[in-house]
Amino acid sequence: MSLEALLLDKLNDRQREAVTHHGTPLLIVAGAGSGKTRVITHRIAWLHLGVGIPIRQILAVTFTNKAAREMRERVCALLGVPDDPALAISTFHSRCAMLLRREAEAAGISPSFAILDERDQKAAVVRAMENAGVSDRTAKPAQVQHFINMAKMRMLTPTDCDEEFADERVPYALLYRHYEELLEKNASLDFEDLIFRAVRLLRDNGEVRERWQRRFRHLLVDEFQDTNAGQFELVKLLAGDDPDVCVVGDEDQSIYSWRGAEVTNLLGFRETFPNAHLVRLEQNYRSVGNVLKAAGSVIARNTMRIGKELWTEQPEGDPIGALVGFDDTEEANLVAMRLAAMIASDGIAPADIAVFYRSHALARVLEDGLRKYRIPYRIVGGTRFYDRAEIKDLICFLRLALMPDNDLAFERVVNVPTRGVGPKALGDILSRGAGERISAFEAATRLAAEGAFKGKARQGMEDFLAAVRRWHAMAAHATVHEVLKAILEDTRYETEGVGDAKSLDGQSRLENIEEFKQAVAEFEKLEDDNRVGTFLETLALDAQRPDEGDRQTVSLMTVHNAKGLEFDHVFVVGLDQGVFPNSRTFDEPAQFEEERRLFYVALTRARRTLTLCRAMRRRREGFYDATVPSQFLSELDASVLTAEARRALCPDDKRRERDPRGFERQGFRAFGSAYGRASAPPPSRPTGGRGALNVGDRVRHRTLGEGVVVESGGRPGSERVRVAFDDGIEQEFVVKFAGLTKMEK
DNA sequence: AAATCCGGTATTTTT
DNA sequence: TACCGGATTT
Repeated sequence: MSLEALLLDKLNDRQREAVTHHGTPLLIVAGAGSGKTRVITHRIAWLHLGVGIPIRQILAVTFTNKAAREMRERVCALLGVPDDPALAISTFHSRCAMLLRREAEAAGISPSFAILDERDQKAAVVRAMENAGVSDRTAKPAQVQHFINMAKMRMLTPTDCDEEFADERVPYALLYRHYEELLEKNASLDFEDLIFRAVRLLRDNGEVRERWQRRFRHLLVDEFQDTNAGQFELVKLLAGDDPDVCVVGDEDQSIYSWRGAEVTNLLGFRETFPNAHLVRLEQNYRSVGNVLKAAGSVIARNTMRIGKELWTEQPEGDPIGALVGFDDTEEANLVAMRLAAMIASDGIAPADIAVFYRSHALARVLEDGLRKYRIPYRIVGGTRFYDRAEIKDLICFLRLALMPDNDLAFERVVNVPTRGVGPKALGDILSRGAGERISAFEAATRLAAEGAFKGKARQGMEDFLAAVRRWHAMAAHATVHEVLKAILEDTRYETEGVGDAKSLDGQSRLENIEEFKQAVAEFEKLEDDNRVGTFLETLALDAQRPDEGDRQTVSLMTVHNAKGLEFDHVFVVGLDQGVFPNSRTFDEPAQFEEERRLFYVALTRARRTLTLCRAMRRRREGFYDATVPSQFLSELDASVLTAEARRALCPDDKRRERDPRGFERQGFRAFGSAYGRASAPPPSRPTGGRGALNVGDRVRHRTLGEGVVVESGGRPGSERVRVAFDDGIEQEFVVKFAGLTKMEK
């Protein structure tokens, strides 16, 4: 078989163009289900086999590790090799970690750095705030963390922030600076650092830059609409002056702007690379006609698009169905009943069905319903395995074994399991460390030698310090499981660290530890470098929950988690105004459009059937609220719905037919805040027990003092107010929980 | 040091 | 309501 036949057969003209174009930068705008993955993998294979480019010169970047693994497998299959270590397919973060590891000296960082995940980072932020003497009443750690991450994505150093954010009520620049200091002291990098450091290195060091530009002559970035400013900068730096860059993206599937992704990277790509060639992939191979029509009719309302029209040669398929429950419990039951019927009567495999929701909170009722009808299901995403306390403990022990001077790890586990080191002893250690500018481990060693620890802490500390020294010696040569075994034995973690082993919690903790051992074994089977450092890096960069395999289950997940997947039969639940679209997006048109894209992503996952679900009243924050159908439902082209669905989802359908504009106007008023405050109805007044609170009212809070109501709103039953306190702090409350006292003016 | 209470909060989340 | 984290009690 010829190469052409192998790589280009069964591709349409656009796809062929995207695979074979080369010589100038290439922008592929790929609609949902347009065979994007196929194009990318074939392009890599083509560059290598067809154009004759050495495989090690091609760098492909994906959004997740899972996507990278899959792409790697497919490319290997096309190339006809079991696996090629020279294949550079990975995420931005892994690639940067690799680059920095190799160039640590030039980048001015420790060659063995720890990578902090989100939770480690939060702990570091809390510490930084303490060090800076900023109370968490001035700013929430999460808020500061977000600021720092956004600053790094935008490639701003603390010094850059000094001026730009000088007027903020929260001293962000100062906190950022303290945070950076802390990380440096602990030889740690956070996720954003990996990108930012690599950018700075390549930007500031010509020799290194040229070396990497030569190394990767051909760049390929998938999910380009989800890249942030720093990542794009990295692409530009690696591309150099004679770029062979290919980016693939879909502006209609940009759903991560809230964490820094900039669609403008995609929309403005041809301004950065003026001679870039654009290929649009608009033929959809995934969905039946009705699904595609439904999705298209909704997304057409967005303004921020390159614009494309997906089409398909597939049959129309079934019209879009609907399920409307009296309340959320009934909604879940209806879904479960329908699933039971599909599985039992229609012979549909559970694995071909997925249920999507806007937020995890909606999963619980659904689970109850599915259990009641004995539908096998699994939740994709959710709380991550490596976030579990006991797992984090073990990771910190390992980190300490690798780098005893890492204070963040030391603090976490110095008293785990409890060995008498309370707040007092820890305080002594930390202040000694700060005073003599040494690590906590070193400070504790000195204090122990001086006999500073009393009572239970004395023996406890001595044992602990000796153990850390022993693990550290081991970590240099021993494998991960050997070190872990020593840790578990020395600390008696499994007997003393998990609490009551007979309790439900203790049970699950022990199970988690077993699973962690399993993960270690898995790692050692795959990698040829079994040392602790490599293991920890892999963990930080690829925190995928150990795969549950392809069990025969219905998949439940948030829409965000569903991106990139496809199922024969898709249910979307919780389609109520305020839930999906989420009410927090109403004030910002840009955010609201992202919400619509999210809905678009949900719809375009379906291959064959789509069922949209809602409830007439829903428990939220503990109380039942009457709901209004999601605005997105009324945006659907009504011709794709079953008659029943039309009646059920759009109670105002008659009016709509008579006077579409009248309906729009009504929608405008009811959900109008999406289009700006002016048209929004006045927020309902709180009707709490002690009289309503209005803007301008003076109130007293038990702990926060006195202030003025500056905003009021929320739904009946859970009215909210925003209060500006006299000391400058602003805080939002749910009125009935807050215990605010109204004061006479 | 563990058990309990209380207040505050309430999207989406990969790397 | 339900969860978490911090404070307070035992």
